[in-house]
Amino acid sequence: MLEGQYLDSLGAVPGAPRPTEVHQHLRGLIMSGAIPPGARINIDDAARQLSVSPTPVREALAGLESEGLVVKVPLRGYRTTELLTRDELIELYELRMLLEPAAAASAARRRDDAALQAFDAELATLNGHPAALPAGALSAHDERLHGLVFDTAGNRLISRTYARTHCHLHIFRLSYAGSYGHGTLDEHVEIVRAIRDSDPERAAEAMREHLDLSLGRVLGTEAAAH
Amino acid sequence: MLEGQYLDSLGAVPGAPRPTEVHQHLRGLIMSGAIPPGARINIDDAARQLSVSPTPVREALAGLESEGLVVKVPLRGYRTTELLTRDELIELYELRMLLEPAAAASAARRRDDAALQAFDAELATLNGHPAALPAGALSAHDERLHGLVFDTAGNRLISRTYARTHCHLHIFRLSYAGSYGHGTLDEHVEIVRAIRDSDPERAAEAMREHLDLSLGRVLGTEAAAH
DNA sequence: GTCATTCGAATCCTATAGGATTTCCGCCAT
DNA sequence: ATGGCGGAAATCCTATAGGATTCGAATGAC
Repeated sequence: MLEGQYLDSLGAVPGAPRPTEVHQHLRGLIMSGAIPPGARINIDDAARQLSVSPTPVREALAGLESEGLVVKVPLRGYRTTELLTRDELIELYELRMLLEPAAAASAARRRDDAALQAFDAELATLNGHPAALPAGALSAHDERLHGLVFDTAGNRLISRTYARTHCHLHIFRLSYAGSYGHGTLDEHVEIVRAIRDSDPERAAEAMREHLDLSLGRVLGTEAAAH
Repeated sequence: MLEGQYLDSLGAVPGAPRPTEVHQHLRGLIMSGAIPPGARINIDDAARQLSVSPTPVREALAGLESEGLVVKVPLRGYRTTELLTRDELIELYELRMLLEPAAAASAARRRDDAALQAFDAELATLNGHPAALPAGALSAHDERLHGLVFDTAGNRLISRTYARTHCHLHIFRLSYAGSYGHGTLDEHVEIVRAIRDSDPERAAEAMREHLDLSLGRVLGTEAAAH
């Protein structure tokens, strides 16, 4: 339905590639929770609010559908993807458990000065604020840190593969705020420490433990909400 | 440029969901090699040959772009994705090595009568033909069998994740025919045998060995073509 | 002979209009 | 009062037309 508060900050350059912008814009709206899961998306309304014609919007939605962020019912319009069920959440963590420990180990093998500096910088962003962070800060930090692990691991195909599915977890966590406990940061520190020490086995183990605890936290909040 | 031999077998039912059909049609053309890697796709020509207007074609291409089958240069049109480089091929097999042994182990744990029957039926399709198979038969068999392993493993998220990247390997093998040796079938039999025996560890090991040998075969043909 | 420049054709991109389908609401019968 | 039915509004879907941009070839200069 598009609340109507999102500026139409495009349209200045007529020749600019608008479909890409519309795509990114809609993606941001979904990822930020502005368009809640399961909500219908009216093509004409969206086009009006973005000051474009329905055609680019339709094109962007087709792309988002292949990314799994929206679903299309042939003659009934588009809807955002429903929230992950408990089973789907467990499946997602099974996938993470396959990819991320291996990525952490690879990162420990391949890490260089630039990578370590990036890790330190990322950890420093939350170091001074032990608690009472703005909403979503921990979520964003978590996403960035895991992204750094994949980047350092050096397999771009795996990185993209993971990023494609990670967005669903992101949306899930937005809906059930508080899926992060105090342990999250400590576990991150432990992973980074193992990577800095070039200890692949310890990095993989730290990542496994982090994922295990993370799944417990997420399932806990889901059960509480239920 | 679309050779022009692909019939417009759609258009009978006006209300039918055509974008989906166009999407599947184009995907088939790319996956079958009818549109070679790196070729340009003219929207108007494609629309004419499919007897639809450019709009649904554009919509389908936007979806294919998110799947990684085509790339879009903003004001220069669409092109099919280039063939995998040697490094990308190795990255793909790294991903397979993470997902498929685990899937084989899971399949060995969860296999039931229906799954075993499906495996037998798949192996039987090539049993009578030891050699001199029609081109692409081995490739199709390989794809189906690995898909069966994932289906039996029971994690649909991982299945889709893999299917999304597998298509690139498929295209690669079409370009370098002969990436399958005599060993392929024997290795498949070994994997299925371990799954039938409910031996997860052996299934994973058989899959690892199969992937290792498969990578060697693929890299060999690539080196020979070079 | 080679390079830069200009002109033309082809192509992409967006907007608008019309047809087809679904959905929702009021109405009637039971 | 409840369930079935008919019509109108809303929405999706496709086609067509026009503007903007890019690519290729021909022309001219050095």
